[in-house]
Amino acid sequence: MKLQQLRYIWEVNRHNLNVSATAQSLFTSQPGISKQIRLLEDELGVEIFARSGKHLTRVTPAGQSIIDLAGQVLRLAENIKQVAQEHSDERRGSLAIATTHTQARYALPPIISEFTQKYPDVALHMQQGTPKQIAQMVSEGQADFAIATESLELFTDLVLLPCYRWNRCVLVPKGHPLATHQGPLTLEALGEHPLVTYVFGFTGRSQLDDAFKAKGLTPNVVLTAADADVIKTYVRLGMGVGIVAHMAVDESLDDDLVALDASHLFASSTTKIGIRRGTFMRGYMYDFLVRFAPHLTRDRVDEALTAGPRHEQALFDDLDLPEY
Amino acid sequence: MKLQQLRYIWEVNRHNLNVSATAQSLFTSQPGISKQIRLLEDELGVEIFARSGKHLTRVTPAGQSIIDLAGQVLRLAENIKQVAQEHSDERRGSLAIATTHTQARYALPPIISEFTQKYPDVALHMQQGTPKQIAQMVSEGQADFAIATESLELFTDLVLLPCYRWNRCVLVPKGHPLATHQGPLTLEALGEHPLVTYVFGFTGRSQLDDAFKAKGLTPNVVLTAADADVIKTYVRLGMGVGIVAHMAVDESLDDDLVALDASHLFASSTTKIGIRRGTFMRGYMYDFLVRFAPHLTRDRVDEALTAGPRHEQALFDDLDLPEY
DNA sequence: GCCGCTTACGCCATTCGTAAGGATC
DNA sequence: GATCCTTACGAATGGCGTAAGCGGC
Repeated sequence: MKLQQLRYIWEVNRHNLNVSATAQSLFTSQPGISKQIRLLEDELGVEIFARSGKHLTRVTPAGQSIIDLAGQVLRLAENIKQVAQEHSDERRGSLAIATTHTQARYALPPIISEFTQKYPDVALHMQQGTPKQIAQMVSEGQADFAIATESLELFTDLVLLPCYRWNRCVLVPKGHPLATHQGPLTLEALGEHPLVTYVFGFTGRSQLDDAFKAKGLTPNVVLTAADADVIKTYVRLGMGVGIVAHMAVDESLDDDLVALDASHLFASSTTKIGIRRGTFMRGYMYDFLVRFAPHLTRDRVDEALTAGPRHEQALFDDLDLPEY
Repeated sequence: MKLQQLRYIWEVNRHNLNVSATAQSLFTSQPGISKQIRLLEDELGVEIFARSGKHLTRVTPAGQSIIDLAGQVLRLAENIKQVAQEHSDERRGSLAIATTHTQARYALPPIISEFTQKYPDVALHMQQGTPKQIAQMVSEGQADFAIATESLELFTDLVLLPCYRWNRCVLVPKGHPLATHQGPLTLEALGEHPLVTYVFGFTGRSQLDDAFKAKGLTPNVVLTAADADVIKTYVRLGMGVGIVAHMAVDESLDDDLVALDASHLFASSTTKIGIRRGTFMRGYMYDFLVRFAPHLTRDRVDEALTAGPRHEQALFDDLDLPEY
């Protein structure tokens, strides 16, 4: 049994049993992979992939177990490399962050800026995607941190670290009736206007729907977008009333719009960082976390990472998260 | 990075940093190991072992982390082999049991007999040792099951499955004053005689000491042995009163001795099976467990094996264990 | 002076790439 | 007929064993 063989079966499985595609992605030859898989199967005495003629058709039950274990082995091998690098040069390495538009555009820039200044030799990779996509990327080891508000809890192999709580703002063009609305904003008043907000599954959209539903109202959402910049654009065009995250409002850039606090209308959302359980954490990763959310100290993070599945949540229950 | 390299550093560490001894135990050449270790260190960019001149003197901090991870990798590789064998031939394999004299001599024989009959192609290895030794053997992967009453809880990487509870017997030669003692036996009465019992750390010896201590008595233990057979021998020689596990008394073989129940004098002890967390369990292993202790069904065992450290105990709290 | 790790060197096994073959959709 | 896996073969790499070197204890 060789590490490469384990990598091959893992990757072939990931590429839907297409050996040729796997070979391309690994920059090697297709017969090489085929042969190594055969050798591994011979050594183990079981078929990992079922073949019909000359096609791999499916994974055998034994193969599924073996591939799962192979994945664990590969992740541990990755950890060994990380440990070695941490001890050989703690300032050099890489950090891959998968996140959503909202975080990348509004929450992360100052942190990233500080971070790259302090760690010029850490190659920073940022990748944008839907909450589900980024959670999957971290779950599969393609990124270190998933930063998002939604969907992360669907992946049980991620440890979730709550970072901060945030509320919503209503955005209207200057001169809009709501801008001069008397008294505090109500859901009923909002319900009378066409709304522009996030697509379902993005940036706390579910809390928004819940609030209307709880009052028996059906909001008239005329346009949904994946990010606040698009929403603002259509608010400016007069398509409707925007509802966006509070941190997405920039006082200087958005001074042509009126922002009304809506924290009393919708439950606050919590932005979390997801890290795959069992990942070795480089020193600079801890530093990144504590810069992003001061309560995420190394001790707390370590405790959460070693806690059993879903036990880590309790660790943060007593904490007052920053709220925006 | 190769699996062999990981095996080499793991084994060298296990052999107190003696490469030559390691080479012998692995049936390979010493320069081969040295070279592979160097290659691994070069690839990783850190020293795993610190050298003074041409001797390995200690493990570096990075090396310790790497060796720990390497151990995990090797165990997973072992699991892969087990999974493969389970699927290729579920009746063939091996089972290594590490246990104490008491279990090997009195509790296990009928189970072993049944088991080898049902699984003639499973190579059964039994190894006897002190509770600490056997726990360590399982912890290091040299055995599958540790069966003992004491010390297993010291190893946090073992899952403990309670098997049965047992009490003690007092053994005296025929004609001994205690043999005709009126009324139930008391600790005070026992305390007046020289005692022969287990060495500390064996077969529930601690419960025995606790009982005397609770009454403010100091037992006069004149001879301690690691097993009941030795104890009986000295009881026959008139050295003192024997206190042994109930299951160690054989009515036909020991008919020259008088056995007095002492279950009311000492807290009962629980014999447990320790299995290393993360071990892949072969089908026949589950079968062995349920034969040894009927309540150890596959479902319960699986639940205990996947529970977090020390959480598995609760799973058995409600169970009525067999009691002897 | 013995033990023990390192270096050197040669043999053999293994791996990998190219090219050809055969099955499936 | 296109795609995709397998087999075959040659070149290159790498692992392993023997022998010699050298620093510690």
